[in-house]
Amino acid sequence: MTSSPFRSSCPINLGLEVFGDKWTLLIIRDMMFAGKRHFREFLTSDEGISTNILADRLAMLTRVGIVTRAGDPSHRLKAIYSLTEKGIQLLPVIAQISRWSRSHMPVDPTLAITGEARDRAGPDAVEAQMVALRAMHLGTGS
Amino acid sequence: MTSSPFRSSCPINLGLEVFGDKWTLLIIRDMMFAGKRHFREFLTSDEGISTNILADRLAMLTRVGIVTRAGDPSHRLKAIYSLTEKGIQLLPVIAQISRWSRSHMPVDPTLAITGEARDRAGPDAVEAQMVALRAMHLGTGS
DNA sequence: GCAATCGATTGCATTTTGCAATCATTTGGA
DNA sequence: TCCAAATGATTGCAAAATGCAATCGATTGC
Repeated sequence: MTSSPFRSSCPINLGLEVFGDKWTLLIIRDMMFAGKRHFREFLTSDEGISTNILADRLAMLTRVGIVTRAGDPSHRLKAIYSLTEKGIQLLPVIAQISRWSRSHMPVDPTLAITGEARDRAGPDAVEAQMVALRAMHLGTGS
Repeated sequence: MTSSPFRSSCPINLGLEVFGDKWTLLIIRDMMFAGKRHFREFLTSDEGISTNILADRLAMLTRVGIVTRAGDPSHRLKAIYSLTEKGIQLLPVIAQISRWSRSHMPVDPTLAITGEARDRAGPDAVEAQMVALRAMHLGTGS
């Protein structure tokens, strides 16, 4: 009766149970680097996510508190997805994946520019970008 | 005829195409933190990977150059799996996932100790552990 | 010999994914 | 007012991946 929904409570495993698939982090990436906030926008990325997978992942991300969903004040049909602090703190994970791939995989040089600049700017660059994401996705603050 | 085997050449995506699943990084984790090198050892982890998935992932990791396979000199049947430099450099990714989970998921405190100690020790701790992994997995060096 | 152990494969039911078509609702313009 | 376009999804269905147990041939240790 008291069985956990997780395979184990290891930190690595718990992360993988949330974003250990081929699509979830790409959605977060698009919110962070491409400023995407609407359902249709995520469909335009190069990898070509399909609508059912996207809907499923957005619902999951909302359920686990990485993303929030709100109605667009100007278009009643439109939904606006925002990152929570929990989601913004995935940036260091994504930055580290980027670093590994740029060292070991055949990345497109154009798509590597953002990550290279972040690395050149030093360790504070990730923090700075998280500050910017908070301004965009969390309340305006005073 | 010249189509890429990848969905895109984005750094984030290329990383996910290699380790974007629920099992691959757990195998790497076990090699890094539990010192596991033999097929049977990986089967004893809490998450309970099955033999066909394990065989599939070990073959894939070998194929992409994250792991090498060698025969055990003392037991002809035994295979010894080692991390390559490409594999060792996944430690920063794993450390970052651990950090996120320890902040945002219900991790087992006992299993969090290693990561907490690494964080307390400062940024050099990851580098130091990579040095140790090189000593264990790459040639002895002179 | 012979049981135990090695890495790995097979068979099969279940689940997840990929892909296209479609949905009901709302918006914007004529 | 009407109607096409756009919104966030859902559905149907084939294909692929996964989970699980049984099993494989080869080798080791006794």
